[in-house]
Amino acid sequence: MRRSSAASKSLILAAARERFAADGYERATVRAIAADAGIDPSMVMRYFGSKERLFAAACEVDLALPDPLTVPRGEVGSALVEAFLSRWEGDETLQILLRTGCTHASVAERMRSIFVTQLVPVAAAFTGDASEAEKRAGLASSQILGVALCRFVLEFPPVKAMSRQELVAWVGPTIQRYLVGDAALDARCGVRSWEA
Amino acid sequence: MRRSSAASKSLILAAARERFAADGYERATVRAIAADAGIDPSMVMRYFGSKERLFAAACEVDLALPDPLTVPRGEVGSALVEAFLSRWEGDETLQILLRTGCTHASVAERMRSIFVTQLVPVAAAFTGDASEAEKRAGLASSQILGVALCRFVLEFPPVKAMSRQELVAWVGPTIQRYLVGDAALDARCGVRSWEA
DNA sequence: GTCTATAATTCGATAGAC
DNA sequence: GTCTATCGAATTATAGAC
Repeated sequence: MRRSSAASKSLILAAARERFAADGYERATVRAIAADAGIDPSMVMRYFGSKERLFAAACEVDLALPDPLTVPRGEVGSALVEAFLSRWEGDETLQILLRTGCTHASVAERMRSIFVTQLVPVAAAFTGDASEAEKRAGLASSQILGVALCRFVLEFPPVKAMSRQELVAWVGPTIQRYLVGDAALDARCGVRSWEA
Repeated sequence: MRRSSAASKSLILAAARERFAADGYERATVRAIAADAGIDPSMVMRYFGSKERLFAAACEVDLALPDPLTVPRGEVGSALVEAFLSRWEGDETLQILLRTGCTHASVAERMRSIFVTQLVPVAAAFTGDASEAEKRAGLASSQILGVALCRFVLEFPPVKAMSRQELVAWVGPTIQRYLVGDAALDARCGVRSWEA
């Protein structure tokens, strides 16, 4: 069959994203990717140079979260959870990063930079202390990535089965507390204060 | 060098755990594991039969969490977080499971069964509804695994740097709310109720 | 642009000497 | 129990015909 260069590249990229997301870096062979795309394996090398560069192209991402500061202060947590879930279901990029980041240091480094640059500014809007903002962003990341892990990667049945609305209702307050919560509120609810 | 059979097996197993934990299944080659153990690669096959069975032996685990029902009801969350962190730092088994579970369905299935059988009973102690217990256990799993992911696997700087005490203080209340929280308490704190 | 053929590695696994 | 030698399969990557 005869295709345009751009069309082939696009087909390969789509197949690569699926394979990398499902199998990780090693088991997603260029042969399998090429077969999925209905294209000869040598074309993959021709267009992308190497498997490594194909991978880099397959997981380019711009999180592009909506600015949480534009939503009412009390709903920052819910808004963030909602935005992340949408982003996650939009394409396979984040799934690739999470799956391969667990075994490849360079991908883990990329995850770090993405989440730090995206979430730290949000947390920084609610505190003057830069180090505390990093902590809060880290905690929020842990819960958000944990949900993604259990829902989309490990597929824990109850987490996978929950509706998005239900998930936001449960997890939103957690993120809210991590990002903008204060010790006084916790104390009023009988929650152990986290400050010495 | 001349060793006993048991000593060699033990050396291989220790090296395998390290490699699997650091590199995942594919990149942890039996050659590399054997080299780490200072043993010939063929001995690995002799003792374990195949790489797959070596892996199975390397990630056998018994979570053996302390029964959270023996602690005061208000500290169930903190106790669980504390226990998980200790367990995680104890050996590399859970790290192997999490790292490889992201790309190997059979390992993911094992993660599911471990966390379901360990956490669902805890959640079930606080509700009569079996389906709700599964949900709560799933939510708790998401936060606990998310912390493990960010602290030990992806190594997000702020999460990695936090003291265990600080981490328990932040995350404990989250687990507490997931496992034994009620909507009324949330409402009193100005948190959006999660029930329709 | 597409494909065949193949080079160059690397891996898991086996056979057999000592 | 240990090691050398090697097989057979799979992988990335390249060269070159059409």
